[in-house]
Amino acid sequence: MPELPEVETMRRGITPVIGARIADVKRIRSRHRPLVISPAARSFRRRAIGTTIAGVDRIGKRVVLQLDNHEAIVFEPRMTGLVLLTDPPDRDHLRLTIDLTDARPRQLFYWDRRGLGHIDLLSAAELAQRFAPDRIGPDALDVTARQLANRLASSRREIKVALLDQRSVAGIGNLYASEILHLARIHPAIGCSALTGDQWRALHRAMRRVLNAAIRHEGSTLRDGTYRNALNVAGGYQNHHRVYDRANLPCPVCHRRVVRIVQAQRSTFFCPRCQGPRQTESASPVRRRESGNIAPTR
DNA sequence: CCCCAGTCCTGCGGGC
DNA sequence: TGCCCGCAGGACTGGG
Repeated sequence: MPELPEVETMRRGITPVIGARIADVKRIRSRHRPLVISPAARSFRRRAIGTTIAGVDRIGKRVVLQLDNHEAIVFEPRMTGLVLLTDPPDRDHLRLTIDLTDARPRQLFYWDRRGLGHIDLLSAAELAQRFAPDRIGPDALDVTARQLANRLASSRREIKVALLDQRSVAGIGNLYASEILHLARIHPAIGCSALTGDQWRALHRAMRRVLNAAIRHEGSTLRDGTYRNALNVAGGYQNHHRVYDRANLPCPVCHRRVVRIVQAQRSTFFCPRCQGPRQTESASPVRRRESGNIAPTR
């Protein structure tokens, strides 16, 4: 389930393709349903072949190859997609290859076990429209505490559910939402409008700390072993998870059992002592002063 | 606007 | 041991 740290690790891992020219694009046939790409294969190839990769960006949970003709190839890995420079985990789920010339890596691979991912070739205008501000929020590593509070504080949704909405803030998925809320000591089911200024600040700080630490460890490779970096090496942040997938195991802070609940049909893990009870408990043990309270505008 | 359920898909693990 | 079923969830869609 690549989220921001995993996708950022992919992005960094494939930067050697910058300057390479695309010699061919091949969609791989297998016993599985063909991967969704747009436009259709023929026109995708016509537009991509011969272009040079000018940059590698990330938009939320997508990797973007910027081409020198001002078009872009967008990889959206969803649950099990990987963008790699080396041979993928297996041949059976290899979905697309991009042959390169004029650079050291000879090929770029897209591998996807479940095949839920998408690959799109977009013009600059299409890219701008696809990622317009009303369709995707600020990146979780760029958003400020004040922006976060302004965007969400008027909502009555539960904070965990709001964090998963890519229009609120981009890049957080189910795993890191639980991790961030635990570090911030905020109950996942608390309504956004009930969060205090201190809690918004704690949330923002925890978001940066968790995501940056996960990037340093090159993401989380869960028990199914799916996630790998661009060189097919597993990440290490799973060894630092505080609550995710740790139901009934001790909270690393207070040793009380971690609890699993379901919100919006997804698992949430939290510590009922560190993150509860709802509505009470200040985010910080130190009594706060008035200064610098984040007041949502309007 | 907000929220929920359904959809896509494959591999795995629990239960019988 | 083998088989079936449910679960995992990112992004989107349609309905209330």
